[in-house]
Amino acid sequence: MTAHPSIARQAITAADRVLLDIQQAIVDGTIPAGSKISEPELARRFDISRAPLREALARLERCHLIERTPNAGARVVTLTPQGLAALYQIREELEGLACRLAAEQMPEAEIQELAALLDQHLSTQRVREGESYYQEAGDLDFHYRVILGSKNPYLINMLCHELYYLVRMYRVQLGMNGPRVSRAFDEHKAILTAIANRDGELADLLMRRHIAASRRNIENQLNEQQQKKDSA
Amino acid sequence: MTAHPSIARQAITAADRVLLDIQQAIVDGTIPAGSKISEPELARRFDISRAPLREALARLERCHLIERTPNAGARVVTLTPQGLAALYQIREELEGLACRLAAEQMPEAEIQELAALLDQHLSTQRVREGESYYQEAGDLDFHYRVILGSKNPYLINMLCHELYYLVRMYRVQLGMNGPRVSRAFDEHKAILTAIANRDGELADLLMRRHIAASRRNIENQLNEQQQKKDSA
DNA sequence: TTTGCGAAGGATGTCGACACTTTTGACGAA
DNA sequence: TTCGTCAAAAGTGTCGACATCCTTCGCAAA
Repeated sequence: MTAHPSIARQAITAADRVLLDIQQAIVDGTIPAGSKISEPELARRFDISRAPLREALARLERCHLIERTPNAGARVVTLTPQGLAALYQIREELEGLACRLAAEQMPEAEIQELAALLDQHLSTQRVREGESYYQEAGDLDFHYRVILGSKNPYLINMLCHELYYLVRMYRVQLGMNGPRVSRAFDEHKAILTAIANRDGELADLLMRRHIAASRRNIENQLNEQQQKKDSA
Repeated sequence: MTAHPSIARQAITAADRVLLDIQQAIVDGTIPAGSKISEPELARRFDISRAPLREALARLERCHLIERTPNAGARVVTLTPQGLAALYQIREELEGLACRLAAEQMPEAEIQELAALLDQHLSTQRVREGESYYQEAGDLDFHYRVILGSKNPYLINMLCHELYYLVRMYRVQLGMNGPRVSRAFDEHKAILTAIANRDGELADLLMRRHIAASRRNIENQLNEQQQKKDSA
């Protein structure tokens, strides 16, 4: 018997545990982008059988963190400008939609929680000026809550599970930082205002611009990195 | 060595074979919506072990055709008005985007093939007036090609693999038919014209309207079905 | 030296069996 | 009769092993 029937009981299985570890290892580059994945090796490393490991790999493929080809095994994805562009094209569209739906359907209580979250971000930002904390967790947390506010299960699944980690991977491995921190905060605040005013159209527009700005920021860093590689 | 390096060799595995069978069985209702799935039973039925079956189930979950809860098994999804609305919200947005991208990036050759496809649909439609063939395969085939024209791998994966079968399930089990057939064809033709003119904005708009019209059509049938059930 | 073939090694796909969990059903008490 | 408890059955998660496939390395021929 669960306390809340609406909350599905979550029995943590071995595959789940390992999944989180591998996910993080890929996102932060401990397992390098583009490297081949050996099932026996990973199974030994995490001290589990190949069965739950393959379950975890199936979910990693779902997050676009690895790519599998039949009888040939799995590779970690490689980060490319084209991939980033394609990813953010989707994000702009879907998060714009999520933002519009959130403006229309988000309960007042959740909106107030979102406002409180931004206040908390502001103080954190002041304390740890220039650090990447805000970009890493804070920004994504804001987006996360807006997405949940859309109340569309498919949308939530796509953005929070299937694309979320790949976005994180780009941001972490390309070292998001710089002057966009404070600007992003202002953009968040404007989006929140639009949601609070139940102005779905404006919230949609602002979110798209916010993501487009983020994309340009990462693209610049990726191009720099590429040029550095080419000249070397 | 493959003939064309761009085409990944596709070794058909046991899981793949079974996947297609179960997929179709769920889509056409042979395995009823909402029914529980027993791994041992399905394994016996298809004469395979549980390992490849679980692989297939993992992919079915990816297509949103089944829902799994840890230690409790899998169930076929249930078709609801809310689910349909949520699904088509996503479709409008993503296929609109795909259509815009197709207008911008689709090679001339592919556009001509698309025109030929519509001509073929027209003749088929005349021959089998009123039948549901067009809606089942033809309409989806048109959408399929437009999506491929977007050249965005994530978009293609989401629409052609993760949402495609669920859309089909709604359409098949709710028996798409009626006077929308010829209207849908006209809409397809208008979309194609916009794409051929490289007018991404218009193509986007037309595709959204086209999908919205399709959604309303199915919603009506689903509501009728629901009322019939309630009165019984 | 370079190219092509073939065998050895490793990896993936599949299988059957076991451990633990969930569900079902019977039994007994209120 | 109805409800709660408990045991049996079914099902899922995991394991180790085998079959098949891909990769790689060595060897021989051009």
